[in-house]
Amino acid sequence: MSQDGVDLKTSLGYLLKEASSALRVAMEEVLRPLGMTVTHYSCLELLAQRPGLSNSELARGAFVTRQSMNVLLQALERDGYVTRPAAAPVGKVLPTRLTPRGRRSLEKATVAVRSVEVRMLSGLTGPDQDGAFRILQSMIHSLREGG
Amino acid sequence: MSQDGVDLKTSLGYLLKEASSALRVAMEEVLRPLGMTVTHYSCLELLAQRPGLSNSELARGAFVTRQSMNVLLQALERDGYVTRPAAAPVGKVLPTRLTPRGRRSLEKATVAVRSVEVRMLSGLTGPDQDGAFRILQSMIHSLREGG
DNA sequence: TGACTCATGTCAGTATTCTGACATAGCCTG
DNA sequence: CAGGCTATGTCAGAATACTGACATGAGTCA
Repeated sequence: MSQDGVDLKTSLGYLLKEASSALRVAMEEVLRPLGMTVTHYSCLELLAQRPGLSNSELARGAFVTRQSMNVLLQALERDGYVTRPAAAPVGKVLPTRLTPRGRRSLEKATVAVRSVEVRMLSGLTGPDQDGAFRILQSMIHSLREGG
Repeated sequence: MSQDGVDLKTSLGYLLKEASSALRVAMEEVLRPLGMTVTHYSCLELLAQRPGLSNSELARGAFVTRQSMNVLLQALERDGYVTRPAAAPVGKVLPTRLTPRGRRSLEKATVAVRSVEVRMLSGLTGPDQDGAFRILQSMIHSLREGG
């Protein structure tokens, strides 16, 4: 590698992408032994916190399209991690729920992922940890209002 | 959508992913009219800042595999945005450079992307902008040392 | 009631990225 | 010099996510 940081390291966008990439790599690393991908885990975690979420809601929560989430859900259902009613109770929305097996699988994953999060925060002081939340929330808000 | 934020909004990992996703969406939005993807732009920007970068170095800088970067480079070379020598001057490394056309194309994209970055920072005070850099760099560093 | 709009679930095809594998070049150590 | 180790470029196949499209159900409004 030549020399680092002519201008890139002064770009917050690049830094954000770099951090996100590092987080993804670290998560994949701890989830792989459990036979789980990041999206896989995200889906289960979302369902644990808000049982009955629909396919589209899960997709938004995991930052993928509803089509992608649909194929994941079909696999998770086939393997017995989640259940969906055959027919929609109301409208077309199929509320999804974790099975006991899904819950057990999630528990191990949560421990692993939490360790990554702890590591990520380990270099930050208390005020900086609070600052991280505030700053990221501000960025998200600013990026989403009119382009 | 049910209710937001039982626990997810208190997870810095989730927030980081959310911010990164919002940034990606915003960048795709301004780059699409220019017929450019984010990875496409990243590659050109890297080459502008450090001419002569190899395929593998570009891949690391854009956070993709060298195989993915290779197919992108082949397309960019075919379309006349970059050039690579037919034979390696030393070893197997093929130094890549922007063509005038690539430079022109990048200029427009840089303006568009910079506007996104400005928007992202618009809600932050000066100290918070400095804090953002320091915090993200700390996270990256912590995530990369031994898992 | 009927038309319009929006959101959902799902199917099909496409595109992009990744994993696995191979040959080769440079580095370094004995 | 020989061997091992690492990094590179590249090819091929698999996995993953996306775009486009369709039918259906809910909500709104005249």
